Amino acid sequence: MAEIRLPKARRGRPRQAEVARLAGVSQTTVSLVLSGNKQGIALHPDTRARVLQAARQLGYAPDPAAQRLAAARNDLLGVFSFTATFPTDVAHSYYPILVGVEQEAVARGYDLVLFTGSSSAPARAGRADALDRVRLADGCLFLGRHVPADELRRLVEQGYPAVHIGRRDELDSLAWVGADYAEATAEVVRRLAALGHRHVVLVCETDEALASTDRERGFRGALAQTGLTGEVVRAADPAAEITGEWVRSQLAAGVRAFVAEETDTCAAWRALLTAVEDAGLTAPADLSLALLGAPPADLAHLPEPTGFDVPKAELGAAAVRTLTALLTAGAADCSPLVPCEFRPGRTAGPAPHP
Amino acid sequence: MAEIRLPKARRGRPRQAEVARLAGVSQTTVSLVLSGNKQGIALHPDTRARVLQAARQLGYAPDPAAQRLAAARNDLLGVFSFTATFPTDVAHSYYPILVGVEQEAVARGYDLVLFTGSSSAPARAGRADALDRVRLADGCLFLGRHVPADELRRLVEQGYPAVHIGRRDELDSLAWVGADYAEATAEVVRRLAALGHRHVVLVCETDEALASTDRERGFRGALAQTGLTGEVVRAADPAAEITGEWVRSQLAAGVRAFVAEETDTCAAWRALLTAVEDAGLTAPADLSLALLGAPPADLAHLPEPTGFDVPKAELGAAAVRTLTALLTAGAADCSPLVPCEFRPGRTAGPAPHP
DNA sequence: TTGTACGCGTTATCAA
DNA sequence: TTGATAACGCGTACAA
Repeated sequence: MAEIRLPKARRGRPRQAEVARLAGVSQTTVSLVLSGNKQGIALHPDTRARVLQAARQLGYAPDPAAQRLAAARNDLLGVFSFTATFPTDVAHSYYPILVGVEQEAVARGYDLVLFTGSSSAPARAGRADALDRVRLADGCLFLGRHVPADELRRLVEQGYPAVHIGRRDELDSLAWVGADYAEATAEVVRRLAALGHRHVVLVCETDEALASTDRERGFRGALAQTGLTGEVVRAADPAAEITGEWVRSQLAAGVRAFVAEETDTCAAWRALLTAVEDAGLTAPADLSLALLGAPPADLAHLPEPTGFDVPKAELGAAAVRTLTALLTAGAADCSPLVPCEFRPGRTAGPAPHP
Repeated sequence: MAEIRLPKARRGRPRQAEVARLAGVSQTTVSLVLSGNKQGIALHPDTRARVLQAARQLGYAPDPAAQRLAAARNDLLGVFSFTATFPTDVAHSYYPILVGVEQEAVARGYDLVLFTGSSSAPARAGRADALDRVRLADGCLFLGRHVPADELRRLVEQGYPAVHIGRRDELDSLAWVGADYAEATAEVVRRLAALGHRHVVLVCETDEALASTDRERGFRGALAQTGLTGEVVRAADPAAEITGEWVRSQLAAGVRAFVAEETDTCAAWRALLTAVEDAGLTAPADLSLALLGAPPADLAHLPEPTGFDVPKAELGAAAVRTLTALLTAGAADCSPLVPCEFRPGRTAGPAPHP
C-alpha cells in the first residue's frame, strides 16, 4: 500500500516577512495591505500593488493561529454536553439543536468546538478539568441539565461567556435560552376550550424538571383565563396509576380532555394511550388527548398527537445569538423564550355534549 | 427582560503568568508542569502540586492559538465540510461518520473543531482563506467531494496534515480513507451466485462518482470470478428507462437478479422497485433485488434490501487513525479501505430454475 | 530545581 | 506614507 509522507518543508510556508522582502517593504506594510487597511491609513497604490503581487507570487496565506493570538480571540464557539454529543444509541437527541447551532454560528463567522463531558479521555497530565477545557473557545453553549452546577457557576462568575440551552434558574448570572412551555401549554388548553371542553386533566410525571413546572404554570394560567376547571395529576408510576379504570372514572366526572407532558421516556403519554385503549375508548371520538411536546420516535406510526412542537433548531440558533451578543457586547438578554408551534394533530376533537 | 452582564474585572481568560503568580513560581515552571514535563526535567513535587492547584483554582485552559504558534501543536483535530455538517436534510448528513470521528479522537486525546465552509459565511465567502482556517488545528479531516481541489492541494503541498473521507484520487499526496465498495459489491454478486443466479444486471446512474466506478469494478471482477454473465446499465433517467416493460424483457432474457447502486437520491433503486411492481412481480419470489448501500430513510418501511452497509462510524475512526499517524509519524498508509458488511436483507432469494 | 530570554506570525501604536 | 517596536500566550534552550 502506498504511503503518504508529509513534505519536510513545514517551515517553508511563506510569512509576511518574506512577502515584505520580495516587495521591498516592511513587514508592517504587508500586514497593513493584506488586512484590508481597516484603519483607513493612506497607502501608495504602487506599494499596495507590489505587496499584493508578491503575496500572490509566494502563495501567501495568513496563519490563523497567529492572527487569533494577536486578535485575542479565536472565533470558536464551544458546545458542551455532559452526555455524548454523538450518542450511539439515541441518535437524535441533540441533533436538531445542533442544526440550528451550526447554521447560526456559520452565519456569524464562528467555528464550533465539540466537548463531551462523559468522554473518558486518557488522563493527560496537566489537562484541564472537564469543564475548564471549554475555555479554549471564546464562549460556550451548554446542553442538558446534567452539567455540574458548581463548575458551571465558577466558569460564569469568572466572566466566561456561557449560555445554557434549556431553562436554568438556579444560577443567577447564567444566561439561558428555552422553549416557552408555559405559553405553548396555555395555547393547547385554549384550543381545547375552543373545542367545547370544560374540564381538562394534566398528567405529569414526578420528575421535577423546570420545563414541567413551566407547563403546569401555563396550564393553570390558561384554566383561569378560559374559565375551565382542571386538575394536575402527578404520577410517580404512570403505567400503574393511569389505568383504564382511572380514565373511566374521570369520564364519569365529566372530563373529556387529557393532556400529558413530554419527557425523556414519555411515560405519562404512553400510560395515557394504553389506559384509553384499555378502557375501550378512542380519541378523538370519545375523548380528546394532547401531548405537550413531540411524540417519541417509536410512536411515530400512531396518529399525530395534538399538542405543540419545540422548534429545536431555532432554540440552538437563539442560543448562538445570545452567546455572540455576550461576546461582542458583553451583555445579552438572559432568557429569550423561543415560542413553540401548535400542532393540530388528530387526537383532539369537539367535546361530546353531555 | 433581565440582562446578563459579564464581570468586567475578570474579562479575559487566565494565562500561565497569572497561574505562576498565584503559585509563586515562574511562568516557565507553569508551562513545564502543565505540558506534562515531556522533557523529563526534574520538578519538585510540591511545586508541581502548587501549580496544578493554582491552575485549577483559576480555571486555566491553554490558548490553542498560542500553543500552536509556539509548539506547532495544540491537540486539536479539524473536521471540514464544505456543505453543512448538520444539514437540515438529514439524508446526507455526516452524523454517523462524526460518531466514529469523535470516539476515536477522544480516545487519542484530541478535541474536535468543526469548520464549515458553507457559502453562507458572509465575510469569508469566496475568499481563498476559507480552507486555510483549518490551520488552527494540528490536522484536519475533509468531508465530501465538494472540497475545492486547488485550495486543498495547496494545503497538502505545504505539508499540512490532511485526510479526506471518501476516495479522492485526483490529488497525489492526499491521504484518504474510503469504503471498500469494490469488495462489498463483489460479495453481493458472489451471494447471488450462491443462490443459483447465472445472470446479473447492475443498474447505475450516470453520476460519475468514484464510488460508482469502484462498484462497477467489483461487479465485473466478481462476474469473472464466479463465471456469471452480467451487464451494467447506466441510466441517465432511471425512472424513464427502468420500466416494468424493461424488467419483463430482462426476465425473458433469463435475468433473475438486479442490483442497483446507492446514491444521494437512490433514483436507480427507486426506479427498480417501481418497475418490478409495475411488472406485477415480487422479490424475492419472482426475482432477486440487491442494493449496493443503505436504503434512504423514506423507504425504511419496505422490506430490508439485500446488499451491504457502509460502516460510517468505522470510516470516521479510520480517518482519525490515519490523520494521527500523519501527525505523529509524518507518514501513513494512504488509502485504508474499510470493509463493508453484507446485509442479507429480504429481497434476494434462490434463482427460480428455468 | 527554577528562572531568564527569546521566538513563533500577526496586529496595533506610535515615530519618522 | 512607511517602518521600528511592542504586545498576544506559550514552549524551550540555556543559564543560574
